[in-house]
Amino acid sequence: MSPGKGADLEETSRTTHTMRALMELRKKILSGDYPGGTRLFEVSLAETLQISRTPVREVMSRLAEEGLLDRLANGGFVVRSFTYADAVDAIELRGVLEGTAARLAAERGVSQAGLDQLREIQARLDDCFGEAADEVDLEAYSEANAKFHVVLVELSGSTVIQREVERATRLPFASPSAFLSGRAHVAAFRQSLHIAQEQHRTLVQAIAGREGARAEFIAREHARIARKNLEYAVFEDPELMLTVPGLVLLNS
Amino acid sequence: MSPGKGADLEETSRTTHTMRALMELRKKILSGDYPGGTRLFEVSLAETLQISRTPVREVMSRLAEEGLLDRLANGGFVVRSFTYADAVDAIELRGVLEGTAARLAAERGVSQAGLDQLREIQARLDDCFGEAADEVDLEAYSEANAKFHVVLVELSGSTVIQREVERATRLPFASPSAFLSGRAHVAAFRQSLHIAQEQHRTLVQAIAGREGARAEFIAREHARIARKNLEYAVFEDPELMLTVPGLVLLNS
DNA sequence: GCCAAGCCTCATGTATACAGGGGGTTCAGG
DNA sequence: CCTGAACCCCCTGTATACATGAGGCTTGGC
Repeated sequence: MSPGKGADLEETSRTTHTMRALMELRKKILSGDYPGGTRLFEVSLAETLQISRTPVREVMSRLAEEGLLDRLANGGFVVRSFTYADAVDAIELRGVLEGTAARLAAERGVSQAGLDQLREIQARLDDCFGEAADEVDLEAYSEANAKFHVVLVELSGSTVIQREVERATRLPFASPSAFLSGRAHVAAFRQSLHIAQEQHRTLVQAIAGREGARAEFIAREHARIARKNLEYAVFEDPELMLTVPGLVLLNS
Repeated sequence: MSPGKGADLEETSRTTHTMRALMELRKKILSGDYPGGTRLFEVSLAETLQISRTPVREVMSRLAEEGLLDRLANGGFVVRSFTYADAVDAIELRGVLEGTAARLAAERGVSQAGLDQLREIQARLDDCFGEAADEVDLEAYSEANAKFHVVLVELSGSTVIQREVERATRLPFASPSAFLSGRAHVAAFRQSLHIAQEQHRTLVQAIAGREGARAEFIAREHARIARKNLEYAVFEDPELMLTVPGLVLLNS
């Protein structure tokens, strides 16, 4: 089994028309050009993407695999539509799966090298914070945070779990980095990153101490930050829906 | 969102060449005709399945979606190969996801009708047992058991969770009904069904009493029965590997 | 004898023509 | 006005021809 195929695929494989069209269509869906429920027709899409129907079918098939499109019973595809409740559940799902990865890492044990790797990223995250409580290098934090979550899941030692976490994470609003852009102006948000980082710290500690249950529930609670941010965006500051990637997918 | 698309699709949609070929190829893979790691070529498969390359691509794309095939970096597909550890993790994953569904059902509450439905199936499962401890109508049990698990997940009220449980369940050896055939001759196995049924009972009780944590961990423990059966098949009675669906997929 | 370069072959990428079915619309009859 | 049936159009299913790139093999030179 080759985990992470989805992501690597586009990096490693040569740039073919299908790949270009795949990225283009994905971007269009993610930016709200095709609202949820929109049916996508092969012919018109072929014209839009400047390719023939064959690669269009290929592209739609892959996007269905990613969870952005749904297959219709009698053929054809529609853009998958998400409610607010779906987004909440997708985040919950990510928390549960990352929690499982963390628990397995703790229960089954990780190598010293793996632990060092996690601690090194943790240190890098620490370096992102400035003197003031609300001073933080968001760009660097976002990058290191993404890396932390990737390594954490790798340490589970399970390609099956890894594959499913990656899958759950592919929905943009469920990603660990989803809300790390676009809220920089909110001081309370920047301060909340200290709490997130404390969770990173205790998570590493729990894994090192082989405390499975503790690791699992810290990871779950960690995902709850995303849920809080989602609630804030939806109910407090709807303008954020346009800047946080993927939130335009939410319908009702 | 339309949960359960995968399964219904084949029931509802008209029988097209692609569908016939999809079922045929899936059956061949599941029965071990193409061992894990085997690369599938479009042209030779087209000859084997008596269709042209276009629907072959469609079929392989869908099987990749199901998790039976892996995409290669430079195009093409290989039959996904599973180790014993992968099977253990896939069962663990199913337990975690069903556990989450059970927890959400308990926490968020279910309707009286939903609860009644679950209890009715539970009663049907009770009826499968005879007077003697090891007397059981396996066929009826298997059917009702599958239904129980489906309804349980529906009661989570989350289409996102439902979709992922169905996905995790699609791997044949991870299905709740995986080991309910082929072990009928083992008395200890038949008696273990009493334990499983007791877990069904307490699971319903936990959901009714809105005991989320209890529901979650009973569901996880319930999945452990499958893991025990897997261990038995692999280490105690390797002949079972040929009769339990999907176990031929295991390589090392 | 080994290494490198070029060619050749094979598998996938892509376009397109034709077939067939489903759904929508329209018209006619009640 | 409502209902049902028939027809037509549009969209997907399928086959196939051609393009293209990657990898292996062979050959030649050092």
